[in-house]
Amino acid sequence: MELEEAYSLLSDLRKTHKTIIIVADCTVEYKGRAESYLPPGERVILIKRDRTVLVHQDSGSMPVNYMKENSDWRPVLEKDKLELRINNISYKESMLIVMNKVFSVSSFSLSDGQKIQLVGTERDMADMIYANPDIVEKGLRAVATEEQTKYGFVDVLCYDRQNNLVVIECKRYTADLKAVSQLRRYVERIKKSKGIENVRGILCAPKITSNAKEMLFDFGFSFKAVKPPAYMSREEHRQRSLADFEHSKG
Amino acid sequence: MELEEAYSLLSDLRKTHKTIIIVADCTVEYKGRAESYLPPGERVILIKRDRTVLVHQDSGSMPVNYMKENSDWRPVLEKDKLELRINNISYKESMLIVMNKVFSVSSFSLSDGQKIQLVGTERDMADMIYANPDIVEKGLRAVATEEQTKYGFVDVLCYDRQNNLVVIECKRYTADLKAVSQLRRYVERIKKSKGIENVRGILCAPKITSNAKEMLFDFGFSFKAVKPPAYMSREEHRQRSLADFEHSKG
DNA sequence: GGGGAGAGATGCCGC
DNA sequence: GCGGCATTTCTCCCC
Repeated sequence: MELEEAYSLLSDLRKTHKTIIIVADCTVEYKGRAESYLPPGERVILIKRDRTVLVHQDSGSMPVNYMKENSDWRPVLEKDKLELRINNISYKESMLIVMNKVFSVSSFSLSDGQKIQLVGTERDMADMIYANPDIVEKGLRAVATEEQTKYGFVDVLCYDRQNNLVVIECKRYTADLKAVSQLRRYVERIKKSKGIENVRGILCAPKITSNAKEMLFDFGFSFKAVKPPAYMSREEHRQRSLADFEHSKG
Repeated sequence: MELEEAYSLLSDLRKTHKTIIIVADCTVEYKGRAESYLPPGERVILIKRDRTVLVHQDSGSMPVNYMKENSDWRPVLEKDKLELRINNISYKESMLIVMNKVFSVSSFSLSDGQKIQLVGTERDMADMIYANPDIVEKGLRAVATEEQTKYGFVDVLCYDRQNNLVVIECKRYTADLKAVSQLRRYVERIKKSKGIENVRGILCAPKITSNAKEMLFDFGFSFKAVKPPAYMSREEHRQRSLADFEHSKG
């Protein structure tokens, strides 16, 4: 594809809200929170309706370079080069894509107002434990989820049978040192703010690393193996989706 | 575009290493580490050479759904639907894309062996402080960077003029509660492993949140405002890139 | 492969 | 806007 043709196409697309897909041999320079340079190679460039710009190599999940939403971009035709100059004033970032060959430019007016429905998150775990704290320890009484404190929010707050406060921190993945530190921060904060000493900490996760376990026990906390809640069936997904649709009509 | 045509194209592409771009109206279901459902909408689907699959909506930096590298995929033609069934045995994940309209299928043999060169990371900050610890405190002597401990690795380890050990934790962004907890973990670990009490902690970052500062001072640690090192100029980038090229020839 | 931590993290929610 | 934090985090590095 001729660079002039690509330039003309992109110029026309600049002020639209179309999603643009470019395939090109290019270099990429970035300057902003850090600075980077990507030597020549063939990549896919995606410009979205919200003016997010992504550069994808032919492997890996992550874009190799990107500019966040509301980035200003314009094509510039140089000798034997077609440049995309991209700027984001609010993020104080800029990107320069220099294309020496353009394989394809295509554009689409995409219509999509949907949001993903995700189940099996840490929040779902906390809700499950709040509804049924016995799975953590017999006789627990749950009093709050997502309790806000200045030092972060506690997943589940309970009282045990001796009326000690119990702070529960949930992790949907293997609990690590960070999780133990987090639990400790909440426990200390609550001790201080409420002026009480008997505050227990329980870490709930499917697994825990050996070092984290050691540190946890050093602080007198405990671990309870809990898996994230069972996933919805496909049928339940569909019903939930339908319910959302019905709701949005109202 | 007819579903049959898209099916035929994708069937032919299945065993190639081409990068495939599909634009379609579709739903997406995912099941693996969690479970999700995405109601119908028009999206861009990217299948890479390494069999990574990405689904992008028309806004935002992140794919709304994805499957990691080496995923097996195949097109299946149903009545009025074209499905992409994707499976990854090693990650125990699966994804189902159901397309009811396909706007475009295109494919490219991309050639790209380049890696991005990035400057201005936290590691660069630690190296800068190691080379010149005076910017943190007069008279510091740096003895190690990236010192490994069982509870994590310390960015920079120093001695001050009174020969106290000083643990320095660097953050390239605004330091938060997590950063303070991390520093605390290292200081306590070193106190314990070396059996000494006088271990200081200094947090180096461009800024710090007020809560983090409060917690930091509670623990007797201190804060020093340090910016990440100056970025390379564009000319330096070019020279570095050239040097890499010369090197790769050898 | 497990463990630990950074990332140009991004995205979400709450104040 | 900042702040705190989860993420189908991803990615890298070290042991």
